[in-house]
Amino acid sequence: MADQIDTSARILDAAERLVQLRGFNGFSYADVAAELGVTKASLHYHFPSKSDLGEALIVRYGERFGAALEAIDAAPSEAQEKLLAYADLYANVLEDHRMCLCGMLAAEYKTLPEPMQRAVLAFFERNEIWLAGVLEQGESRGDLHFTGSSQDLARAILSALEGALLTSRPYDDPARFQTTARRLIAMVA
Amino acid sequence: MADQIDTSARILDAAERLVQLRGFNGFSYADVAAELGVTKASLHYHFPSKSDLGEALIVRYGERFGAALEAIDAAPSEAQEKLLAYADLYANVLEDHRMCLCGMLAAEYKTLPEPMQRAVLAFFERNEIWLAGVLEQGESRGDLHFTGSSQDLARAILSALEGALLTSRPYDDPARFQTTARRLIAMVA
DNA sequence: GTCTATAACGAGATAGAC
DNA sequence: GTCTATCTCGTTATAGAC
Repeated sequence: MADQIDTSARILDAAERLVQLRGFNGFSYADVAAELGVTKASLHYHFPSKSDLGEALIVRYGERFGAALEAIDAAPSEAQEKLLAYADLYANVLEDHRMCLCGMLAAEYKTLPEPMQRAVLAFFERNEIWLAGVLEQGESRGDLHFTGSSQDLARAILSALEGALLTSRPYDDPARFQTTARRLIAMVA
Repeated sequence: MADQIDTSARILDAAERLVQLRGFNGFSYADVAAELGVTKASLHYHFPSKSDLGEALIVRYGERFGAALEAIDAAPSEAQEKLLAYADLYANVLEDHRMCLCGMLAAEYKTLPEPMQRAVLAFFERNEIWLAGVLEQGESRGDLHFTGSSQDLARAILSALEGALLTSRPYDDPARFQTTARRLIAMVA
């Protein structure tokens, strides 16, 4: 049983990396199998269809992202600091030339099986809600000042960070994303 | 010869739409052929390899985008107006659920043949240069005030708009992009 | 310039032995 | 759980007739 969990996790690790690098339509079971030194049939035992694998990837990614958001909330800091910590989550993603998993899947959205589409939207909505909360907290405490709804601004921040990942990724320069991200956060705060 | 041009253009039209909708790895010659009512072999006559077709798509898209930028420049307006007009170019893209061609290809970047990678980067760099020019013009005329380099801010704007396309696209609501885009431009101006 | 036919390969997926 | 073997289909691409 420990083996099964371990193997499933290793499959997810390899598949996650491949999707973030090449997209859901840009990798195959053969790629993952070769990377792990097992056969494709073995992968199908753990994840019968590619759609199953895709769903599992998004769920796990969302859980990890959610945990990171809770960790940011745990430390009592000002809204600006939280936003910068949030941007750092994105910067970490980029480090080995990856795209955000759900940003990548958003590009491929129209080609995804329905369950994956729903999971991608859920991921973004969760992030928007968290961001809106940070913004409202910042405003009520006087750390932050903005016009319009916190939801709209949350969407703008999320979009901007995903876009910064998208356009920075071709370059080998991690500072490129950082510069853009900090400039965007600075616009808010 | 008129036929050839016409057929090539029709192929490009169909392929462009498919790439913007489903990605370069998400469409096939068979899709285009079915849409135009011709055979796959006929497509290979006009564009021997898929890479050739991809390059042609980016070049044509870049030319059209460049012409749109020139059109914006032609009318003597303030920097803010030009930025809004620029954002509208993106909004138009989204209208039939398309992604920006080069934004889509940026997601798939790692899987693209080298000539296409170079063409994608050239597209973004051209846009950055144009945006930086608008920002500098705005600053020198006193329409606009910003800190840091015009290049960095240009990149932030481009990234933010691409990201807004990416995250708005799953929704059927064109206003969603507009709200986000105007919020982002408002941050600058 | 478009067609038919086909090659050559890789994809997702399944059956059944171990 | 993992393997070998295989199926079926879709993919890019080419040869050669019309």
